[in-house]
Amino acid sequence: MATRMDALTLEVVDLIGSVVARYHEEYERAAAEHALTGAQARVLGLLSLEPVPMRGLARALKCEPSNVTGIVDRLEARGLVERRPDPADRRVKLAAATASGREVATALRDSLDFAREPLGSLSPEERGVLRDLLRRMLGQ
Amino acid sequence: MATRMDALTLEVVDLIGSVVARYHEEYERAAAEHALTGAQARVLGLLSLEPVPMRGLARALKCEPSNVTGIVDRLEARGLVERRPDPADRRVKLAAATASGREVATALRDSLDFAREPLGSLSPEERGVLRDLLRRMLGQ
DNA sequence: CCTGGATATTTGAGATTGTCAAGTAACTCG
DNA sequence: CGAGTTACTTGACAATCTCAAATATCCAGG
Repeated sequence: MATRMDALTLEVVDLIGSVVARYHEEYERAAAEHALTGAQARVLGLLSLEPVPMRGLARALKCEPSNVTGIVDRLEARGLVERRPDPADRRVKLAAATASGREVATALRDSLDFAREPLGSLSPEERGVLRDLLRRMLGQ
Repeated sequence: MATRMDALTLEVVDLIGSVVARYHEEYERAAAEHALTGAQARVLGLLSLEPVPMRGLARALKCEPSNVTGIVDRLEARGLVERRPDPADRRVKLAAATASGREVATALRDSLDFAREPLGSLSPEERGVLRDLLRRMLGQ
């Protein structure tokens, strides 16, 4: 049973809710600028770092592997991603960004304003404090 | 063109990404516990405060009004929400939580651990600092 | 070696969320 | 009253998601 929360905690939770909403808006907007959906942008972002087996994508997205099939299908149809065999295990298919996919991923990162705009109003010291508080919140 | 971000800012952006991910997991989990989807839980939460015209729900969810029709349909089919006429404007339908809907909304709030768990590790003073930083970030 | 169980992926069915275009009803203002 | 706007719904369609079933491959014990 939840104990009633104090006004301060409620306000912080509310603010976090606003940050979450804003983050999502930004992310969807940036993805849409490149004709991607949010899910596609997330996958492309992951694959721009290194090839990942389908299973790994499902784990990263916290969804069923069968769902990843469709998302990668659509990215592959646009030439942003390709499936490669895994030399170590013939069951596995590695999803990998193509050169074109890496370009889009980079452009996407650049057009994601969330980092610049809201954090721009904080001084470096304040960002340090924020970092420490967020780390503690996340239990790191 | 994005200027390269410093390591601190990158880390903070990353942490915010983690907070967003965690918030969503929690929210979906809490909603699923009550056999609701995220969208349904959000609408029910809004309606537990006061009746809202369909148009208002669309604005709050930042989606097309036609989308709200379906979400409210499904909540109404389960007896959690009802549509009432607006006495001031016969075009408008006010979506309102039923008694049963308010109960579920309360239970849902109670099972949303996000507020308690991560913030529990911060002292009241730290929460105050966090609140101020988040407010500034959001430009409030 | 070879068989049984586990793992990786895909396919297909179905629900939900979202968009857009079109249609109906009701309001508003000149 | 009539024209234009607003509120809501409907229908068609795309994307995301889940679950169950099918296929292919791996692995470990006998």
